[in-house]
Amino acid sequence: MSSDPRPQTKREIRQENERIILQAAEKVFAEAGFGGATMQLIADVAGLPKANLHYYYSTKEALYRRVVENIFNIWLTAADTFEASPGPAEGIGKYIDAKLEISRSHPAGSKVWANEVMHRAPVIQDYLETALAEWTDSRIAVINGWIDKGLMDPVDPRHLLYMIWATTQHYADFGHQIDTLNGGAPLNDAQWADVKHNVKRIILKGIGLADHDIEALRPR
Amino acid sequence: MSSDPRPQTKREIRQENERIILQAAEKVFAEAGFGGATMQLIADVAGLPKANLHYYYSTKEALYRRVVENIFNIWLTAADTFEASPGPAEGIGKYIDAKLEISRSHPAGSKVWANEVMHRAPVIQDYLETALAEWTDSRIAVINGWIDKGLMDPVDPRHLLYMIWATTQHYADFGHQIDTLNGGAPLNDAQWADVKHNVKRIILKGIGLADHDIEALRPR
DNA sequence: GTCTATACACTGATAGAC
DNA sequence: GTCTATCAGTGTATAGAC
Repeated sequence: MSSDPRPQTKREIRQENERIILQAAEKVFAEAGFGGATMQLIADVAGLPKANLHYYYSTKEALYRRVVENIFNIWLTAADTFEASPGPAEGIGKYIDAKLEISRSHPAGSKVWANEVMHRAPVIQDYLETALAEWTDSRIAVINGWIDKGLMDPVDPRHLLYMIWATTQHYADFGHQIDTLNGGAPLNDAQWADVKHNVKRIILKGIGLADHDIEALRPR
Repeated sequence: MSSDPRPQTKREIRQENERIILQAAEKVFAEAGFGGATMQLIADVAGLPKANLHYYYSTKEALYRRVVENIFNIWLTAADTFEASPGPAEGIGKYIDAKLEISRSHPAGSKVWANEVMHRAPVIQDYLETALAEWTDSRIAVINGWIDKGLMDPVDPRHLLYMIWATTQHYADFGHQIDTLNGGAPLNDAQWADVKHNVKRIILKGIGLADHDIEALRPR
């Protein structure tokens, strides 16, 4: 066993470099789009020679695919909070909170996803048709169950989900517009709390939950 | 005086060609982004030689700027339906309808705008700071007026507007994802009617309007 | 006003020394 | 595993004949 602070086997070097490159690529792809991003710029951000990128990821498209896959997994795992809740107030409320947290912590990832979908998902179309479609159907079933129990209004679960996705991701994808309308400054902690409160308030009340159900979710 | 069915003065030729190029550019920029779009592809879609594009628009960026400006004006004029309404049920309800109509009729424009904002608005930052900011402030004042009159719940008008923008534009910007989750087919007339009904229902009820206020908006 | 041919710059990708 | 030098391909933009 080595006590060297930088043991750096070849395997560790590879993992570390792949992580650095992936992080730089997410940022650059988010800001410039696929076509606008250059391997040179990603290399500069990563602090590595351009040739090294090609050593770890054969092509620009392969690197991009890894970035999108990485983001997709963040969405999916984070969305698990949606389930295992007794009713819509907690289930949907926590889901909205989680999605807004991701928009704040991973704005670049959200933007890369939006870019990919807006360009007709040339790289991850298979994900849309399989993983996302299955996830969506299962959540629609949960919501329909809540509706059948009379826990919420009989809205179309699909459009409810779209509204949640759209609204929560808007704070990441259109973050620049929001910041500009905020006087040029990013939202602070209090403002993010306002976002969560207002979004949950409107949506939860909009699907028929009583005020006291919503108020019970307020952090204290 | 000429009775030629194609009189085509130089001025008319210019107007017609600029219109054709602008329309082709909007489509290509929406599908490929700024970096991914090529002047060659825009020329092919427009049915003109590539050099002619440079004759009418000096640079690729100048052409792109015209496309974004064009879209921005569609947003603004269409948003006028928001005002001149006695209360939130009609004012916000009609605004949601109008925004959704635009998402269906001008999806390419919405995507170009989204792309531009996601990349930090390199071309139309001045629009965000002036025209959009002023428009937003004036609408916030209207909503606050409704709140003061007790016509709706005291939600934050800014986040209400963001929710409306996000949700309505989602059906254009993420149209490919929605179509995929719809079995690969675009939404039909009945499904678009469902969208309008569900979005208005959740948001209007979410800001405290009574069921009969919302029901009164339903087309008959 | 139209269009072919081309200049010039840049990008993705690779070869090969270290 | 690292990195300099370089190739091949493509993109924007322009020159100049028609």
